[in-house]
Amino acid sequence: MIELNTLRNQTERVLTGLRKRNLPQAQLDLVDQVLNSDQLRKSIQASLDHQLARLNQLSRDIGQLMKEGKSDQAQSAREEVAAIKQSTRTEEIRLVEIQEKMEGLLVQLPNVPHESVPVGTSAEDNEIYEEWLDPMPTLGSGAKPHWELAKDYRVFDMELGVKISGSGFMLYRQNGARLQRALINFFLDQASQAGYEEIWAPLLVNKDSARGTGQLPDKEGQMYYVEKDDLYLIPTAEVPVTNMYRDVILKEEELPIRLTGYTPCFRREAGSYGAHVKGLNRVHQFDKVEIVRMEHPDRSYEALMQMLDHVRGLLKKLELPYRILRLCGGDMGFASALTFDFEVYSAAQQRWLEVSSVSNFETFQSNRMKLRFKNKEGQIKLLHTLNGSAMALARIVAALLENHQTSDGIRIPEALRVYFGADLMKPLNA
RNA sequence: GGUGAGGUGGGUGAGUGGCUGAAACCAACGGUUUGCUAAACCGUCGUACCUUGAAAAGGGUACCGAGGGUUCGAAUCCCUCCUUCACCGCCA
Repeated sequence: MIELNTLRNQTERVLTGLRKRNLPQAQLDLVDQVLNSDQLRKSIQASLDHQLARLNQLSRDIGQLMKEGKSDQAQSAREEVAAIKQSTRTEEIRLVEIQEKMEGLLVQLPNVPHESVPVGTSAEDNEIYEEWLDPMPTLGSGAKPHWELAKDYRVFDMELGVKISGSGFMLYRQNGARLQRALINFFLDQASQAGYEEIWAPLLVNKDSARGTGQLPDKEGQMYYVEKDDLYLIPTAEVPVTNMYRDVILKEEELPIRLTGYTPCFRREAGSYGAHVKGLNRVHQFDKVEIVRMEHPDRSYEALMQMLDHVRGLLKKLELPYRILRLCGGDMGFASALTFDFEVYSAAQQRWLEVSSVSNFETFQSNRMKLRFKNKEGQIKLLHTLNGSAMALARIVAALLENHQTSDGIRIPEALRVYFGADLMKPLNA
């Protein structure tokens, strides 16, 4: 949620920023509507507070008068109280209404893009920030896409997933199951070494948490919901991990907070990206190691660069060619101020696969979550939250299979061998 | 799931209807003292919103797990929910 104060004091900057997202005018108009509601809210608040102050005074008077035995004066004070109460009741209702209305409007505004975000309407307009094609695999003419390799190497089975659960659920077996475990451990170890505290989090979260990271109310339909217990299955580890610090005021010296967690991720509407892609791209449940940071506002962009370094390092260790995109305004997520996407090049499919997304949310999440810190001067301020996938397993599996296929089997990159327990993944009929 | 006891400020913990936003102690911060350390002493020490003010600072309102209710007045009484702990039952 955009900070109300920013909206009040930097209205033009906000509007200029939001225009980069290509929003319809109706959505830009929300800014004015929020500001108007805010004015109204203030005036109601002021008048209500005056009335309540009078009520408090009268109550004290009544107590005093009763002690002094002046019951007739007390009685007239009681009558005044009754009259004021009539009006405070309606004012209180109005206040709640206007606050809810304002909140309802504010919640519809996406974050203001960082100044470096390019203007644009779709993925076409994303800026290529970096390309690293060094170990570009040279595949023979027999190169196969991962869904075919999966059969040859017993990696995953779509039909079994469908049988057990339904469309969009995967079952990994043998080589695939082991590869999943290897990747999770590899990613978590790498994150730990980079100073991220490892978290093993609940997979079901309550409404407050879903609201805190912005899944509610914007993306309610994307989450699985357990009605009986009023809980949501997490769409990403970001939700439980970031919410650890909901309603917390940190000391400045406690910053930065760096967290990492592996969780399965559940999505009812399986990724809009790659809807036209076969295999591991459209699933309701996938696995991901996430990194999350809470940073001093002055240092959050520095932190974002460090996160980019981290993900870059993972891809290099996995020996995968990649590129980094700076997302344009039109392609960026609702809550983000700046997002970099990592894509791995799949030589077999001859296409780029998105494997990670790293974002700075600035105060957008912390404002909603009331995640703050107290600086050395004693002022309380919202801090910046960032997160990134490091990384999403399914797409990495696809890329590993396709890029490292050889006539003998799938070559396991050096860094992964201790985890996988072999140098080569051998085909079933070898 | 059953029974019992709780949920108060960073922590411990007082407070059973009226001047209590909340005692006391600890921690923390600022200062005095000190050759240094320790100790002692003084002071500050919740959050949000409204408002006066250039600011420093001041005034007001709300909040003692959450939400409702009783009352002129509630941390304190009543109801519902959540939650923690202990014991029992069940169980990976």
